[in-house]
Amino acid sequence: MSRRRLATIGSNNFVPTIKDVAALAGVSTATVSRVLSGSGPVSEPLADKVHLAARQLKYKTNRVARSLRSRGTRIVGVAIPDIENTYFSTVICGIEDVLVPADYCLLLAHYADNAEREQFMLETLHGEGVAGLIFTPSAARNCLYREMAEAGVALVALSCTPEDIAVDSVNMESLEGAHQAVKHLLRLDHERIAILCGPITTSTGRDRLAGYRAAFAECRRKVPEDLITMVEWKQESAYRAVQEMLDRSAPPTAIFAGGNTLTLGALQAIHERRLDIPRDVALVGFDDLPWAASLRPSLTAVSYQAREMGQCAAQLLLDRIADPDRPLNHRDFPTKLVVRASFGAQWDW
Amino acid sequence: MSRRRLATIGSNNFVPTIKDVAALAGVSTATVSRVLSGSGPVSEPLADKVHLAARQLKYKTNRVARSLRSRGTRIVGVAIPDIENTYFSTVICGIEDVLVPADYCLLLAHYADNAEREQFMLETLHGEGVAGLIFTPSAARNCLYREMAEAGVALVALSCTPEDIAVDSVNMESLEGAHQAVKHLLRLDHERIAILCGPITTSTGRDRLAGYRAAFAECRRKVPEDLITMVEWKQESAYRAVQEMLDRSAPPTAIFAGGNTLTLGALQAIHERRLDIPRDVALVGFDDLPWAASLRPSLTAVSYQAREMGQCAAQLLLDRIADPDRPLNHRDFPTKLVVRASFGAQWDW
DNA sequence: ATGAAAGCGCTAACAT
DNA sequence: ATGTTAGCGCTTTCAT
Repeated sequence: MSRRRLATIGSNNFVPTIKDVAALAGVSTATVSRVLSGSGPVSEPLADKVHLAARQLKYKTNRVARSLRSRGTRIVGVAIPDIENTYFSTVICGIEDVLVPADYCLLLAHYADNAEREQFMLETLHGEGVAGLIFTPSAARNCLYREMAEAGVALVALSCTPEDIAVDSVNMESLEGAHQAVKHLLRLDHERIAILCGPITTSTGRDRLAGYRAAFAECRRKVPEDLITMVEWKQESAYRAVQEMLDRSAPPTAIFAGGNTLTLGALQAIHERRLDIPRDVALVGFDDLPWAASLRPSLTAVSYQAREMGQCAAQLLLDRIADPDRPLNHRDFPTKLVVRASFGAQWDW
Repeated sequence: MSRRRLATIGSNNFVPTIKDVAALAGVSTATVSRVLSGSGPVSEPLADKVHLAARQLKYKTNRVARSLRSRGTRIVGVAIPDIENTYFSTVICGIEDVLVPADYCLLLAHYADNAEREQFMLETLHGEGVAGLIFTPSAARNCLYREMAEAGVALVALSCTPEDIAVDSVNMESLEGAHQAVKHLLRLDHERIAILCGPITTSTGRDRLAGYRAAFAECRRKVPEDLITMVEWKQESAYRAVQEMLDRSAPPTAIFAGGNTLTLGALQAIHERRLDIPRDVALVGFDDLPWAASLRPSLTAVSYQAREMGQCAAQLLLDRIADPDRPLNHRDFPTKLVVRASFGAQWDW
């Protein structure tokens, strides 16, 4: 475990500390620290000596020791339910766009849709002393995050609105996106428009369902409650749910899938039965992914800027770390319907 | 930054240390440490007292302090070129399958195909004192990783074979997979089979190209050098390369795309020209992804077990951390051709 | 502007 | 089996 351990025969076994640099430069450790972290006034000649010595020894800061002493790391945690979901991996790219230049690094708490694991990993992150946390919780109420906030960890909620905690947040206009998608399905005179939506314990699940209802309300049509199906955010769950839908005596003529994993499950079920999209059933997805345009027919979907959302979340987090008492910020990113062939008709908007 | 800082008005400002637990339990801090980390013999009654006190105070280990003192973190770094590539996010799932139960956490070094950033992030990881690192480097020769090995960091190379360093490694049988795919295209009597492959500075790029050549050799056919196109591992690069291929007077009758980002680019170019797969051009991909079966026509692809590879890499890493002097291990995971409609024919294998 | 010295919270060596 | 004590490498007072 030791960083001083011999890795291979003949390897260089010496890892310099700030003390070595101080000795070589002929100054105190305090001066070295001040120079290297820019945390205090040092005369130029001394600073030069220190830089030279550090370079000669190939000195690199031990961030663990620094964190312990200064009571704060330069690590940011990211807690997400599903790293294989492109939405989250794109968000991570955005987060890094901001974090890396700021010399922060990213500790992953991927809890795989498992609340128990979420708790476990959060405690680990907390133990590692993360300076901040960007998170999409498994449920709206969550004392875990509350505890972290109380312990002084900066928090930014991502694509959710936690109920029991006041934090900065970054979201997308799920309701509006779903509303628009379903409204246009209604305008195309689809008889039975089903929604496949995520758990209403998540705000994206709730909001997209609300958008679905809003579209019916706007068109003065009754919401077909029997065509609302709630599933976990998993391809497998969606697959089974759509199988069930298609087995009905009056199957839906269109399906609105409220998330990319759900879209995949729907496609799987529809293709397995060799149904034609959009003739037998139209399909609209949430999340416009790289392969959406490559499906035949190409997939109509609600798109949004995941990467920008990640960047925004990271910036809000850094701002919050810098000033814990600044007023709360909430950012909403627009969604936009991208109409393609799976819709059942081309339309001019 | 302080973990003791007041987060919100009325919040609980007290973070218990091992000292507080020791005082409450009426034992020494050493005993508490022994109980909580299971690192020494403690009598049952004392252990119970410690557990009780820890629970009462909601004590959580300060992993930073532990790391400093024990000269080793429980953090593992993962250095990868592209987190949006499903291959890598699935690998991460596998890594976590093993790491999380072992109470390690995962620090991400996603360098976005950028060698400069790779170096920067590696130095950061090193500074954070990662106990080990699972990595897919941007190039085969790489002194960065050599330095880390020499500093005593356990390393496992993932889907690559670094030239200048002796480390455990986990790979897939890229050559065999490519060989099989191209061989069967040849058997289908395709006239002009192109390969779209990644940079030969990466071993996956090299191996898949070698498999392509091997297939031609086996069928005693001359390798069409003009149909070999090397691109970065990016959809955009692949897209442009395939556009160029299709513009030729004698465009390929089949394309073997050596990676999922390349497959996406190929699909994009082919669909944009409204060409029919497989009538106008057949397509075979590397990486069998969730949406491969949902494409029309469904995509033939070389599949492999990315998640299992991640698990294996993590296990090798933990083993290496536990015993730095154990003999080197290399694991190769099999690949398998999954034949679907994009192939141009159904075939009995 | 610089140095001396204390100490972050924990574990490991040593003593009992 | 348990306690005492030193100290990981750094930053941060507090002197000067």
